[in-house]
Amino acid sequence: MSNDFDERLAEELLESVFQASRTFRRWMREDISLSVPQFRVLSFVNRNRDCSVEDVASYLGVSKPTASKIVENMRLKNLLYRTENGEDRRKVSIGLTGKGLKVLEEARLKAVLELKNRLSKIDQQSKSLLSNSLKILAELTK
Amino acid sequence: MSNDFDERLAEELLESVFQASRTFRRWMREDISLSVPQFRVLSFVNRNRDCSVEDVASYLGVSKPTASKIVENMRLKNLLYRTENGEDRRKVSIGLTGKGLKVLEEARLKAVLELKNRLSKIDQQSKSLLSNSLKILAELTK
DNA sequence: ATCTAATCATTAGATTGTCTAACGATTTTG
DNA sequence: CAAAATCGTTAGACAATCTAATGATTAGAT
Repeated sequence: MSNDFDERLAEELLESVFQASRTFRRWMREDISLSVPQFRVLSFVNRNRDCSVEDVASYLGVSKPTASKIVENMRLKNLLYRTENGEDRRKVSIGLTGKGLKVLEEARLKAVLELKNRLSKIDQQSKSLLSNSLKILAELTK
Repeated sequence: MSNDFDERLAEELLESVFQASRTFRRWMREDISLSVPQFRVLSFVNRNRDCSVEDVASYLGVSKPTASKIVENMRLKNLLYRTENGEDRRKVSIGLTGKGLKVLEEARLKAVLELKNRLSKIDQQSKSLLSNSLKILAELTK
């Protein structure tokens, strides 16, 4: 009966992910002036030029109005631009500004630094274990 | 040179944890009327009777005013009670009300359900891999 | 070809979580 | 006992989040 095992694992998984997420957010806030959603939007738009607000909402896992506000907020800070989508005028096409790209690169550099430092102190076996488990986690939460 | 490996792992780790956190939050919001911090506070207070606001802040990884507001908000909803701490009158002693305990149990039941369902569909080896990696993750983010 | 239905985005309004700075009350310490 | 540290709250700001409603545009059905 693996039901009990699954239940315990599920609880531990929830708690571990929430804890890790909070810790990462704290690191980011200390180093960078980007919130987690803003950081994720920069990453996403960098990989997906001319995406729509809908695309961003879907990626973040939030409602459309929420994504709309985040995008508008970042546009006001000159991190993103928005243009009309030629093919479908209901949509907007979102892209990174030069500043947006620069901030993304800085953020990535700094955000990953603390984690890299800690990773450098654990053994290779643990790291590959972790790496493999991320695929499983992604599968569970997609 | 494991520097590149660490960097890639760090980025994947950030993204996986943020993604998983957001997905869990979405599941919780759909099923339960508790936010993630509220859920975590219920769990924590249940395990740590007569804890202080400081303890809650430390557990959540947030500032004291933030913890204070969350606790006050939950007190107004009759999920928690707060009494004077006899030994140190600067502190408050926080505890679960009957309603708080009931809500926690319901929440835990429902929050874990979706995850359990998904866990039941993956093989045992993946599950133990995941289980082991949570310890490493906790180590990295404590 | 037009009318209806679906899709995309925003506005409006509410709630929560989050921070820093400043303050009041209490305890600890020198 | 006086100064310093600790605990919690208040004040004020801002970002993220939701649902419901609206406007604009496109797609589909007849």
